[in-house]
Amino acid sequence: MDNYIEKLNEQQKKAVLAEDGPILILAGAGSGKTSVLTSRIAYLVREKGVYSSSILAITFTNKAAKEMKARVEKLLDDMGIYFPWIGTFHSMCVKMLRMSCEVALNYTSSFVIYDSDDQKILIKDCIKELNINDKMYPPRMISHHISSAKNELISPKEFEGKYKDDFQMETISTIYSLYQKKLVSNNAMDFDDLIFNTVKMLETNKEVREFFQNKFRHVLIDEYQDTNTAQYKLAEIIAKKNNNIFVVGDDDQSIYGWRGANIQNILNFEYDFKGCEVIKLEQNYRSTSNILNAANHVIKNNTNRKGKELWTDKGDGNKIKFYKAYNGPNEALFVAAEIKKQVENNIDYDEIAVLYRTNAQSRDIEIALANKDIPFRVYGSLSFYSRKEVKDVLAYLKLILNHNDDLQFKRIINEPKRGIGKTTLQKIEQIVIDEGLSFYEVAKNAKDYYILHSPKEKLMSFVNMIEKLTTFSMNNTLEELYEEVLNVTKIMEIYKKEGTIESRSRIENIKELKSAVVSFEEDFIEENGQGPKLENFIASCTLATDQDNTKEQKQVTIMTLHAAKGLEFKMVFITGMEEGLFPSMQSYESETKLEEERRLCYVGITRAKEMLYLLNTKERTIYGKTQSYPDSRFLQEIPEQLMDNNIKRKAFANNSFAAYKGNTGISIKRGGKAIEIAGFKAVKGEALDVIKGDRVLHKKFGEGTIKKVTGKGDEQVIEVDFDMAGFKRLMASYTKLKKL
DNA sequence: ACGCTTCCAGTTTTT
DNA sequence: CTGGAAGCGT
Repeated sequence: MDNYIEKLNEQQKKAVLAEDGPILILAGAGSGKTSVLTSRIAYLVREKGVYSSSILAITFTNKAAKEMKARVEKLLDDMGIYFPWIGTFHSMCVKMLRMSCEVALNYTSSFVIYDSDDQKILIKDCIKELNINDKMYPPRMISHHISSAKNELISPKEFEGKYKDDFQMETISTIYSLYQKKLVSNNAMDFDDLIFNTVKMLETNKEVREFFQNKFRHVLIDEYQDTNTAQYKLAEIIAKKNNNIFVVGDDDQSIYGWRGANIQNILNFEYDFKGCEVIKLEQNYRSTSNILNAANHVIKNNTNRKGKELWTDKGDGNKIKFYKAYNGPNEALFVAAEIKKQVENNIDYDEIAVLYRTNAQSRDIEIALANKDIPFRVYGSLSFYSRKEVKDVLAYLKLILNHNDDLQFKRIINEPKRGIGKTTLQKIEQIVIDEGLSFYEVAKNAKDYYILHSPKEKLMSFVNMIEKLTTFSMNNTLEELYEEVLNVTKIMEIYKKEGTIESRSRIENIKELKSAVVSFEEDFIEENGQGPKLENFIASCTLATDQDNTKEQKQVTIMTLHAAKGLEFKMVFITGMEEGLFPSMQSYESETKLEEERRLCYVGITRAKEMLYLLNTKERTIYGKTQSYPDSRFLQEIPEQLMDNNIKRKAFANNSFAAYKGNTGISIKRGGKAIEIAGFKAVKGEALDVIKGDRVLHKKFGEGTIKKVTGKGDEQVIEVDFDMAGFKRLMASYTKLKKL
């Protein structure tokens, strides 16, 4: 084991070696906070004799947790088999709840977790059941209120009391109560419940509380600026006894206020935890000084902050480049061209990121990069686990686990089609309400109900199938169960028969889910010495997100500014630097919101190590409307001397519509939508041995027929008639496609 | 019961 | 402009 402490700078060392008690580390972007956290854990275990298992370290993302685990594992290599609890707030809560919720709460330890889609469906059910007008109470608005309430630890009862004379809020309160009742009867928790219920469990049950307080002698929290009230309370309860709470955060990177994060948690830490030591980490190891100065100049316009100035001993580096494009597609074109240029200068695709404020902006970028054959990956648009086919298969697994999960029952009772429609479901629902049974129980006893006379055969055969699968699940591995579900439901065959690009991608996703099952099972056995239970797998799926897939492929990263937090790239593009877009229109309503937008800008700038591009447009089309927006105020906040004026002038000169028009070639359209084939691996080289009449599949253009082949070797040109994208001439040696 | 058409609302989203 | 959901017609 190498000496991890020697590698640290003075401030970092001070943090790692700090005495027991509350400690707040204000860690600027790129100041090595993960090193500090992991070294602190190693120090506690190695030098202070703290048991690994009495340490609780909490992160916000699975990705951060994974990285921390790996680094701690290395540092504690020779320290025996015990390991600290390291994970996200949510996964740590799941672990505690599974251990103790049966004694402290009205849940069994095999409770299921509802994701935001499930949540929305359940809320809709409640609205319908209560006969409430969903135009006046849209599910989106309701879920926001419920979520905020839970983040503030407000129960349905307290909610009711709080809004006694507000008619609208009273209605919401009724929905909240029913929603919560349904969750409990389904033995389900939503994301917010995981925290809320853990706090409730610890608050109400003395034994459980003392058990965890005694167990966790040290609590460490990463990204503390993003904690909400419930998470704060959770940390406080656990740390109360030993008072060893070590938090790391950056008030300047608090960008989740709209999601309930309470920036006051970090600003008030010193008052909340008496005798607290505060250590600032201000040396940045990531960016060159021009970039860092730009970030400093932007963020200093905020008033509600602790105050910190990052510095670096790296040189000035490149100046920041600004480009004003004619419109969105033109902006994207510039990005693509610049990427091409820099890749020739030996920058890898995976060292480049294109960032934007809203997901809607990704389309132009995707099209431009695809047209220049630049490999890229879009993060966050539609996550793997929220795809329909993935949710369907998971719903089978969830129903097998818990027959009374009405939500899953309704999802799959007619998926694939079994001729059980709305009417039948309504009849069942009536019985469910009258007799207080679950949908499954009613379906199982369909023959006892006269009104279910005609669909009873279909219902009972569905139940029979689930029963058989349930038995199967008890005697077989997860992988075998997964295969069995696919077998009896025939989902794969049905998609295969469809034969569309879309169904092809669904098949790929179902296969990908299978490899998730297999690798989960392998990892679990390795870690725990025994096979996982179904509920272990389900929970890990629900808590997983797209961000976790760290596929080490060389491709450009395209994502929102929010999603970029915690990451770094040599070369960063921030697009759409326009008033009304970034900062967004809705942030104008308050200084608080504007400051959060500014922090978002700060986060964006500090992602860049060597090259930063800021872009905007003369006119932008949003929702079919074209408008002109002024330069973002954040651009004005960066001093001229940090900017590359040369480029700036050239950019304006280049701005003519003619220049843009000559550069089009925007061609991947299916009603304007880029065609994406998940999991499809196109191969460079296959385009060299096609002949006229071959059917081919192209990653972006979809399926097509070869019309003509001319030239040989590197000169070979193929002409393809794509079903969706139309006619294309392509250089065979550059084209990635697959023969069908 | 299902598929097609029309109408409407539309930030960010670590879990 | 877009995706989703409600509504209508078979």
